[in-house]
Amino acid sequence: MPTARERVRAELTAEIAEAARRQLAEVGAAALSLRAVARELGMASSAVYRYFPSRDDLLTRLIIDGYDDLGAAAEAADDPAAPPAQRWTSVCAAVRDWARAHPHEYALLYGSPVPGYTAPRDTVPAASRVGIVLGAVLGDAARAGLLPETAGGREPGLLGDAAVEVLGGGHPAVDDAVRVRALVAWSALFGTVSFELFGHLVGSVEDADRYFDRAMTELAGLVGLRPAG
Amino acid sequence: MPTARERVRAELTAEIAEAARRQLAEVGAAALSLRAVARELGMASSAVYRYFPSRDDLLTRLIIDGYDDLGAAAEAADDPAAPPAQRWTSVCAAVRDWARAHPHEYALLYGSPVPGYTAPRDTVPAASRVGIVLGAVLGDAARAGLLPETAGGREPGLLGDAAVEVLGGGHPAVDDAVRVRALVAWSALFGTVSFELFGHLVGSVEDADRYFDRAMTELAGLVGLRPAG
DNA sequence: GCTCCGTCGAGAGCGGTGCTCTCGTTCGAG
DNA sequence: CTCGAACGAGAGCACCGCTCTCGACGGAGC
Repeated sequence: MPTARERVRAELTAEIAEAARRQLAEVGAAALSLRAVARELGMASSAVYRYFPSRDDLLTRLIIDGYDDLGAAAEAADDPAAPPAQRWTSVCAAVRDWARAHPHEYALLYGSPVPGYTAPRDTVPAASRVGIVLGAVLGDAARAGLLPETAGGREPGLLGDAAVEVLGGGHPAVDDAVRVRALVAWSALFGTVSFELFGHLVGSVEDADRYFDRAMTELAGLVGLRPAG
Repeated sequence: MPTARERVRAELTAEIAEAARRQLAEVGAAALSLRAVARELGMASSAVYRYFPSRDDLLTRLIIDGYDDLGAAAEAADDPAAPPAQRWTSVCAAVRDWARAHPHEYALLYGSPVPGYTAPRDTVPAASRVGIVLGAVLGDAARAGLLPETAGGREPGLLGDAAVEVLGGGHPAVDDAVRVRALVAWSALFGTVSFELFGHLVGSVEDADRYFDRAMTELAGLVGLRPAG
């Protein structure tokens, strides 16, 4: 059981992280100032270092929280009872909505790695949640026999174990060719969201909502999820 | 004709930009210090402000140079005599090679936008070069009759004029459905490169070279460019 | 109940940053 | 030849991440 001291410490740690998250949402990761966070909380800047050893550790906390928030949004948008193609587009739309609602947090997660570019292992589980949701859609479609027949199997040395486990989990209807297309679609989802958010689609796309819906439908088709009917 | 003073000014401006580019390649955009650039050139930091009004203007110069360098690499990799599908994968591979050779510059171009920075119009022409190369591949394929027949035409309000002009230039074999797929493939190219460079594929992909080649072939198929044969 | 000792907050300080201002100097156009 | 514009250098401002020290508090052990 946590002592009273540990409890108030955890509380203050969360309070600092929350203030930092507000700062992040306002000015972005590059301009996030540990001193400003301390000012907002009415404490000396040196006191913050009792709770986060460095600014990067504070950012790491925000990264994990961001991945978790995005992952929760993706999971909440997935209705396992819906047709797979619709599940796919719904989850993708949820990712886009979250990114548009939290642009600076999205940039922190999927933009340029910040300083020394060493992603701690702690972030991996949280970062995997969106991929797991999309992988479950693919796996459920395979189990329901809704995926085109293939007979490719594994291609040694091409993909990692994590991809195999998440994407279909070894169902025979999901071979490495399908997994490659799923990874491409997954990358394309975030590539599309990043391009929209970072302004690379300005001039090329007018109706961003309609374009995104069309794009995600194309990607669903790429991985073999045809619209119901 | 440029006076001697203008010439030495342009020379020094280029020298500053070059030193900044070296700094960028070493420590990344976030850690690029105007003072360090001045030190490397043996001048006072305040003197640099005679040539670049602010650090962001210096970064803008590096962004334009980066887009131009990447665009030149993409153009050099395109052999108009080759089959369209092969041209597509060659250009994509050139983009990936450039990104791996210049990771920090790539992150500056396609990662998170810098804090207070809104892309000046100056960057647009340079930034368009890769898209123009890929669009030319698509247009040439259409003119050669190598694209599947479609009859969709325009979908009002969906895409911008820039996309129409670059992608096929109004050839009847390229309708908005094809253009959407081309934009998706374009976004997926940079999504894939970003994921690889930023570490999001760690654990999922083992042989990055082979995976990228497979991924780009899938994308070529998505836009209708089938391998020769 | 009292005494330690670990934890805590605060402040000063270090070296760094972007940027501004002022000061002499230098150069070139008129 | 003159005079104003451009230039380089330096000092200085406000801010940053981070470290160190110092006094105060509070819970655990005697």
